[in-house]
Parts: sequence; structure tokens; C-alpha cells
Amino acid sequence: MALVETVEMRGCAERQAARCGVCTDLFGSLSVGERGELDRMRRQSSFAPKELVFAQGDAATRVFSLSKGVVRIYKLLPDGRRQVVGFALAGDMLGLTLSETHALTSEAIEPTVACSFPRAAFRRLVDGNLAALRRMNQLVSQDLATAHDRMMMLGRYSAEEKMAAFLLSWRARRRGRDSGGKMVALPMSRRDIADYLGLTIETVSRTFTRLERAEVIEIVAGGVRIADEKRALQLASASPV
Amino acid sequence: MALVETVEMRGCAERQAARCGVCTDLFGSLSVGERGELDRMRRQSSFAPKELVFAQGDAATRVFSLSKGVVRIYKLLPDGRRQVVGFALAGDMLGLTLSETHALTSEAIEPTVACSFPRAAFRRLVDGNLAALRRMNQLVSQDLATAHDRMMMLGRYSAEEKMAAFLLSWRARRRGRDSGGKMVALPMSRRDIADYLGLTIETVSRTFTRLERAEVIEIVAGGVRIADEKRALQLASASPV
DNA sequence: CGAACTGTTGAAGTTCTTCAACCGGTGTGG
DNA sequence: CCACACCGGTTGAAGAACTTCAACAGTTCG
Repeated sequence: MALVETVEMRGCAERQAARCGVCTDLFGSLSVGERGELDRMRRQSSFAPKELVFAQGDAATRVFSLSKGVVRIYKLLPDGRRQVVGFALAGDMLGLTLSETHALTSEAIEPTVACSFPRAAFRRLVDGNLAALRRMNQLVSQDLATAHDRMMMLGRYSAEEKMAAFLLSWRARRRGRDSGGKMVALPMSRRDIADYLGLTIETVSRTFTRLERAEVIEIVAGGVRIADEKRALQLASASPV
Repeated sequence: MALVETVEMRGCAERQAARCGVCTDLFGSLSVGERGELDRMRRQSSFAPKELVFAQGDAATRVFSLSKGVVRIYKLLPDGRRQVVGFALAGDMLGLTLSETHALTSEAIEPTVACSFPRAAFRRLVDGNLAALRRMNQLVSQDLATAHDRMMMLGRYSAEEKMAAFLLSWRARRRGRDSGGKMVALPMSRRDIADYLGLTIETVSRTFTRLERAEVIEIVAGGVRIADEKRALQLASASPV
């Protein structure tokens, strides 16, 4: 009996984990009781395009795990300037701050589904579990490493290099999700890309057409096709000219 | 007897902790035995200006804890372009990567002293200790949050705003260490500042003199004095014009 | 149908870069 | 000892990259 119940719990937790993407790893390290506790606090939410998940300055009450959709994460300046820090996909976690308020805004780009947990309870569980903490460390360290790459990109790349690097890294993250190999779907707007790369929408648009005229990419509805893999890679890794 | 030994161990660990800055927090959570184990593997090293602590691509064999000096941490592109990711001061830790090779180069600016531990052993101890892991999480999360601020700075600030933000944040980090309140010592070169802000040395130099003519700062030997706190703060936080 | 929105393109303007010269300090070898 | 090279920093002039302002086309939506 107990065994069956355990197995069922496990099954339930696994179904949940599948729904919650990266949560998978974290859940794997929790005890059956802990999983059940967290599961009871779980809430599923949907977000329409342009809908906020949370905003800079909000109390950080819940953490989110995306199971579907695309989210832009950004910072705003009082005068309206915006820096897109990153895009989140299914499997990514949002709102994992240690501070009591969010320093970032998260906003759905595509119709998005996420499950969420009270941040305090989530932290309490993770904080008491070695394996979960280790996994958390990995996730944050990885984010930090890509943040360093982004600094290089923002500080030292030309517009063309930024665009090529963005396209390739975005494709790498979406690998498997997109249909064809060379086709890269771009659900975000030109403004999103501009604010991600530290450019203006006009420069993004012009650079796209310049890359197309140079036959590096082909602009198609809803995205681009990478026509010259090699040239794109050269631009993105900013090899010596 | 055992008690005395324990007390002595404790005393030793505390002296070491003091020498190792932020290590303090991490050490606080280790058992006496663990402290002793780590202490036996401890090595102290000094670095002359321009001396490498470790380089991008090196095997990540040791982690460092600065007790004195200033270090620049940067990424290099094959064509020589450089992005300074940050500066490390006494109390900061270096080389805390989860990957087997360093993605960043660390290089002394001032004469620097650090103590170091084998990374594998350090990780093993931290990974087995809840409190240490939590603290590590805090440290990395904090780094990630400032990385987000740096992205905003690199992507959306003007040269003047970048410089003002840099001066104020640098002063805040050095608070207490510097002599006067408004004097900001700048041990790093113009090139370091330029590569930190995504500018050229000429622009850094020109912006310094422009800020001086505008009576926001005063350039003095080895640093600057912030003459108009309010204006500097306005520039740095990029308030609406 | 018109309004609003996204994206593209052109022309002009600004900011920052590049190239070049120069200055003062430091170190070095004839 | 001094001439000379070198290095870090500043400044000027010219140039390039990106932005700003403006117009326009194609879509979506009420």
C-alpha cells in the first residue's frame, strides 16, 4: 500500500516535473514529502503576449517555471530606455531572486504557460536540500557566464557581429523546437532585438537587410534562414579581420 | 585537551578567515575538521602588477581569495579586443567557476596578495555543506544582479553616464579603504576603464576632461575627486533629461 | 474604412572612433 | 650622465558607425 502510494506520488511528481521544465532537476532531489508539499502550492498560469509575469519593483512573491512560450526579461530606466537582459523559454525559471523585490521585468512575448510556487516556500525547500542547492548554483553560475559573454557583445561587438551572435545563440537555444535546421524563428519584435543588443530598431532592420544582401541570411516571415553558416559564425565569434 | 585543541583550531581558522576576506562567511559554516583540511591545502601567493592570476583557457585548478590589491577580470577576443568584466578587491573570490577551464582572465593591477585552495577540494567541501552552499548562492546571485546592471550600462548609457556610474560604483566598493570621502583612487589605467565601459581610451580621457570642465569631478594624481555629488548621481542613474 | 502598429528605407545629425601628434615621466644602454 | 625609446595620458582633426527624424508600406484590428 505504502509502496503503491509512493509510486503514485513519484508518478505525480514526475508528471509535474515534466510540465515544469527545469524544475525537473530540482524536484529530483526533493523527498517525496517535499514534492507533495510543493505540489500543493503549485499554481498554473497563462500569459497572453505583452502580459507581465512580474515587474521591476514588485514584491517577489512567486517563482515561475516556464512550460511553454517565450518571455522577455528586461530593465527599465526612468526615462524609458530599456535593456533586454535575456529571453526565457520553456524549461527556464523566472523570479529566482534573493532580494524581496524584482530587479527585472518579465513579460510574455508569445502565449506562455508557467507554473509557479510561493518564493518563500520554494527557497525554504531548496535551501534545506544539498542536491537542489548544488543544481541551483549550477543554474546561476551558468547565467553569470552567459552574462559575461553578453557584456563582451554589448561592449565590443559591432552591429553586424551582435546580430550574428544573437541569431546563432538564439538558434542554439531553440534547437529541436524549430522546424528546419537553418530556419530561425524570431517571435520577438525588432524593438526587443534592438534593446537586447544595445541598438536602435532602425539599425537592427538595416543590419538585417545588409546581412541579407551579403547572402549571410534570408529574411522570411516570422524569422530568418541562415544561408551562410560559416560567415555567420565568423561574425559571431568576431574572428580577426 | 581536546577542547584546547579545538579552541586552537578555531583560533587558527579565524585568523585564516580574516586573511581570506569573504572566505570568512564560507569558513564559518565548515566544521573544525573541514577547516583544518582546507587550511592544510591553503597557499598564499603574491602577484606583481600585470601578473596573471589565471588566464582564459587555463585549467581551473585553484580558487583564490584576495586579501590585498586590485585585479582586473576580462575576456579577450582572438583579434585582441577586450572586455573588462569587473575589478576584484580584497575580500573577493576569483576562479569560482564550475567548468574545468577558466572563461576569464584575472590579472593584478596593484601588488596583490591572495590565498588559494585546490578548486576540487574547495568545491567538495562547499558542495557538502548547506550553509556554505547558501552563501555561495548569495555571492553568485549578487554577481548576476550587478551583471544585469552592467548590461544596461554597456547597452544604453552614454559615455558620460558610463563614466559617472563607474566612478560612483567604484567609490562605493572602496568605501572605507580610501582616505577622504570625495576622493576616488583609480589604480587602473585608462585602457582598463575603456575596456570596462565599452569605450576607447580617447573617449575616456575626453569625457574625464569634459566632466572636469563641467565641474562634476576634479582630476588629481592617482584618481579623481567628485566635486558635484548630485550631478554625478544624476548622470549615473540616467534620470530623465 | 481608418487607426494603430510593426518594419523598412532615406537623409541628416551626433556620438564615438580612428589616426596622429604631443607631453611628461621612467627606464635604459651607450 | 644624458640621449633615446617607451609608456600612459591628453588633445585635435577627420572619419565611421550608429542614431535621429521622417516618410512610407504592409498588417491587424476595431
